[in-house]
Amino acid sequence: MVKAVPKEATEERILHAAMEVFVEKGRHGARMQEIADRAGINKALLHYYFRNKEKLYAKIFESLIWENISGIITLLNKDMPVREYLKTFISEYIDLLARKPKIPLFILKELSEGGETVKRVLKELVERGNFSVNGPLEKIQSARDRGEIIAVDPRQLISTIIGACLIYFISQPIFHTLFIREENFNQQKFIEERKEAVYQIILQGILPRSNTE
Amino acid sequence: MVKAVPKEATEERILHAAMEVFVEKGRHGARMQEIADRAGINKALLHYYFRNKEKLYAKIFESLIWENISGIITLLNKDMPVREYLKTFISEYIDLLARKPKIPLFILKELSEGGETVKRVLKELVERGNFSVNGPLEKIQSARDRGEIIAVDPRQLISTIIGACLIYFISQPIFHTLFIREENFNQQKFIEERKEAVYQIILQGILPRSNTE
DNA sequence: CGTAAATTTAACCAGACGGTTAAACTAAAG
DNA sequence: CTTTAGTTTAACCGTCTGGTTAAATTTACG
Repeated sequence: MVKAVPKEATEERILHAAMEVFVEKGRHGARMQEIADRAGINKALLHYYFRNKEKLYAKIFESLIWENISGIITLLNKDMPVREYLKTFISEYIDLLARKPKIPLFILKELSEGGETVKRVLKELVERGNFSVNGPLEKIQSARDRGEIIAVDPRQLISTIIGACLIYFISQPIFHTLFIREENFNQQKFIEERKEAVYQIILQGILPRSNTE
Repeated sequence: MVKAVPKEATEERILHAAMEVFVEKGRHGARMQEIADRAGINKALLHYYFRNKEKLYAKIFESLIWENISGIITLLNKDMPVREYLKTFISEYIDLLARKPKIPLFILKELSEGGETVKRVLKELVERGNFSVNGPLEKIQSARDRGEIIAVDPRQLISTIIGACLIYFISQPIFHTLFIREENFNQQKFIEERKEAVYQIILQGILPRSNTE
C-alpha cells in the first residue's frame, strides 16, 4: 500500500464533526457543508470519504444507538445485591447521561420519525443478536422470587428507573424555565442530588414492607 | 364585511394538517406542499393564510407547548389527599400521553435544538406569566412538613413522576424492540398496567416507614 | 346582480443544498 | 524519481423547496 498522511485522523475528524452536527440539528437540519467545515476539510473530500449524506448518517446513527443501548445493558447486567445494584446503575447511568446529554433525545426522535435508514440500522443491530435484556429481566425476577423486592413486572421497573434517570437531561430547557429560580444554579450539585433522590424513591418503592398500612 | 365560505374551517384544517406534519417530520423535515395537500388546499392558499413557514411553525409550536405544559400544571394543581393525588395525576397524565403520544418528543427535541423561534415563543409564554409551578411545589412541601411523605425535594419528586409516566411513550420503538416478545401485545392493557406500576412504586417510595430496616 | 373575499391554476423565481467533476497540488512509500 | 492516495480548488449541475405572481374562477352576501 502506498499511502499519504493521516488517513485515520481525517476519517475520525469527519465522523466526530458529523456526530456533532447530526445530534445538534437532526437529520434534516444537518448540512454537509457544516460537517466539512467543522472537520476542517472541504465538501469534495467529505464525499470522497463518504459517498453521500445517507451513508454518513447511517454510520453515525448506528454507532450512537449501539454505544448507548449496549451501555445501558452492560450496566443492567452487573451482578450485585439489590441496593448496590440499584445505586450503581442509577449513578453510572446518570454519569453517562451527564457526559453526553443530547444523545438520547437525538436517538429517540430519529427512531420515532422512523425513516427507512433508521429502521434498517435498528433491525440489523437486533438481528446481529447483539443486545438482549433477558439477563437483567431474570435477575429482577429472581430477586422478586426471593422476596427481596415486592412483586413488580421487571419491564415496568426498568422503565421507571430509566425514565427517572433520563427525564432531567431530555427536559432540561423546560425544567430550568419552570423550576430554577436561583441565579447561581449548581448543575453538578443538582445532578448528584438527583442520583440520591432517584435511588431513595425507587429503593423504598420496591423494598417489601413488613408492616401493613 | 363581504366574505366567502368557511373561513374558519379552512384555517383550522391548515392548522390541523400543519400540526400533524410538523410533529411527524420535525421543523426541517416538514414540507409546505405536504401541509397544503393534507389540508386539501394548494400551496398558494396556504401562503395566503400564513405568510411563511416560520410563522406557521411558531403558531403550531406555541399551541402545542402551551396545551401540554398547562395540561400538566392543571393536573399538578388538583387538591386531594396524597394517595388520591398521586393516583389521579399518573392516571390522567398517562391518558393524555396515550391520546397524543408523539407531542412530548416533538416539543423536547425542538426545545433542545433551540432555534430563535422556539426561544422567542417560550420566553413569551413564560413572561405572559401563564404557568407557574409554585402551587404544586408548596403542596408537596407541606405534605412533607405534615409527615405524610418522606423528606424529598419536591422538584425531584415531580421530575421522577413525570419521567416515569413519559418514558414508555417516548421510547416506544426501543421498548418494543427490546422487551416485547408476544405477538399479540395488548397496548391498552399494558398502559393500564403501567399506571398501576408507576403508582405503586412512587407511592411506596414516598410513604414514611414506621419500621427501621 | 355586483362586489369582495376565498380559492384554484399554473407558471415561475431564487436560493439552498446534495452531489459531481476535472484539474492541480502535496506528501509519503517504494 | 515515480507512483499513488490524500487533498484542495473551483466551478458546475439538477433538484428540491419556500415563496411569489397574475389571472381566472368560485362563492357568499348585501
